[in-house]
Amino acid sequence: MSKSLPSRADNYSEWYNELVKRADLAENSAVRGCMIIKPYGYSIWEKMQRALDDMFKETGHTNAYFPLFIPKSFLSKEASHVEGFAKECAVVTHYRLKNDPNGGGVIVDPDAKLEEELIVRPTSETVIWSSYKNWIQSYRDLPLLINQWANVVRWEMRTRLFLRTAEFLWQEGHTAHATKQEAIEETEQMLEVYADFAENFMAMPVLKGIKTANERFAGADETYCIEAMMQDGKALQAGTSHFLGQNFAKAFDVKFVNKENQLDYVWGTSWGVSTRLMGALIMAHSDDQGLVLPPKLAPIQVVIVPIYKGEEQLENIKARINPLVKALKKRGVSVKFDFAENQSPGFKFAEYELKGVPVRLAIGNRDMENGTIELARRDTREKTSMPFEGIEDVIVDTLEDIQKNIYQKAFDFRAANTFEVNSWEEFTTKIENGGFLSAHWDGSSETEEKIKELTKATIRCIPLDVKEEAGKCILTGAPSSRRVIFARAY
RNA sequence: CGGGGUGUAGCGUAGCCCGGUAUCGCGCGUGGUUUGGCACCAAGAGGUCGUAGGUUCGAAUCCUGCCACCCCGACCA
Repeated sequence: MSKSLPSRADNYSEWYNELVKRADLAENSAVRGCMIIKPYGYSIWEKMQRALDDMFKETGHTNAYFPLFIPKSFLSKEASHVEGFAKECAVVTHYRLKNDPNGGGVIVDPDAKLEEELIVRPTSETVIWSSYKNWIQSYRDLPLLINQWANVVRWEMRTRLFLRTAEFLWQEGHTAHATKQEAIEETEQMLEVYADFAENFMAMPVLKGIKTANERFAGADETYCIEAMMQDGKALQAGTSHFLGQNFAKAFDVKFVNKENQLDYVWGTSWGVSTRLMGALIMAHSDDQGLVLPPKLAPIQVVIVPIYKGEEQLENIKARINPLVKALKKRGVSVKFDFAENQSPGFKFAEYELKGVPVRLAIGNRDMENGTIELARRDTREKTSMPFEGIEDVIVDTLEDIQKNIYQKAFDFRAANTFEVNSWEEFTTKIENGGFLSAHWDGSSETEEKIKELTKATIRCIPLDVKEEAGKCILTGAPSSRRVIFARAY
């Protein structure tokens, strides 16, 4: 194994793949398209889960769990839904194996064919709405605010660790409401939750917006999304929140009696974020030395590396460091004091940089004599020698500063790579370098398709805060009343 | 699913064209010396050369089928 990572400039996607493996986040498995999330990667995911779960609970949601398998007939009840997912479903057809009479190990028992095939869920709207039918009778049963943490399977042709895998982990919220207005408010609220999480925990600025009809979730009336910009200028959809209208209520016959004693269909929403956020996190901040993790999501926030000759020096260092470790833990800082003897300090420095540990402290004999300690921050890679006295406060402040700094860096990067373009020529030239292009569009799906064909750029969203502005479509010249955001996307 | 490519130790590879059971590096185990940016030395262990068949006295090497993976398209949270 060569010691350094491929650089982002040389080959961005190779850099990403290598980084995921070297930092021990995930690896490919024996099953095509499915990844193994390794302990270090999973512990980051757990931190994401915890923060998100708290936010869901705060907004009134509770967790539940629905089955992995969906009867085939369920999936076809909502026409556009099945159309959207049919091409990528794993199907269970049998329930038993038997020994091969020809001695070839085990084979599928042809006598154990299921009467109705089961689909491994690509998303759970259908099973969930079939339950909601039984749970909802009156407006008093509403709103129903449920989330589930689960795995789903979408049989993708080409997969990439975290960004697109055949099986992935996610949460999916599914809510039912008495009024359209309330359902829309829920959809928007959850988009805000996602944006809040992305910006304040992941330190990743996101653009909030609405998808065009082409990019809309199969079965939704409106899809809201948050879009982030990766360091190669490509867009990544980081989360979606769907207003489902009454589509699933009608498909599964979910009616309720309202206050006026009239029967009506309920209004639905669904929203989700997945392990793809791991990919976003990696690509948003990391550099050629390895991961750069925001302190709020870093499994290890501070690592302390002793530099010593002989047992005695190590003991002296331990005596000084142990109280600091204790004090930091007390303040909620996760800290690792790595005094393993079988690795050199230099090795540890490189290793913890690769793993994105935000703050590294090094202490050796020199520091012991001078009453100092060296503090290195991962985001800027600056090293400073500091007085040991009072280092605890400095560490806490530095963690906060790193969180802010990497957000700002990502924000500035996005700003520097977002352009208003007003001509087709400008559009086609600029798109080659990536970034977000804010341009006029005539509103038709055909034009959107055409632009995608010609440039590989898609409309990422119509920003929520878009301002009305008369203009001409970048491709057709037809009148347009506002700009939309184009980009090449993951 | 179309077009191109690759499968040799845990990982990365040489050897293949011109058949004679395998090279080097990393990693791993042991002993010693080290430790302020991925340490060094010594002697080690580890391989049905993707898989099934064929040609041959003899196959990692030549031929055929199959499988897997990678890259480029179509599809996508």
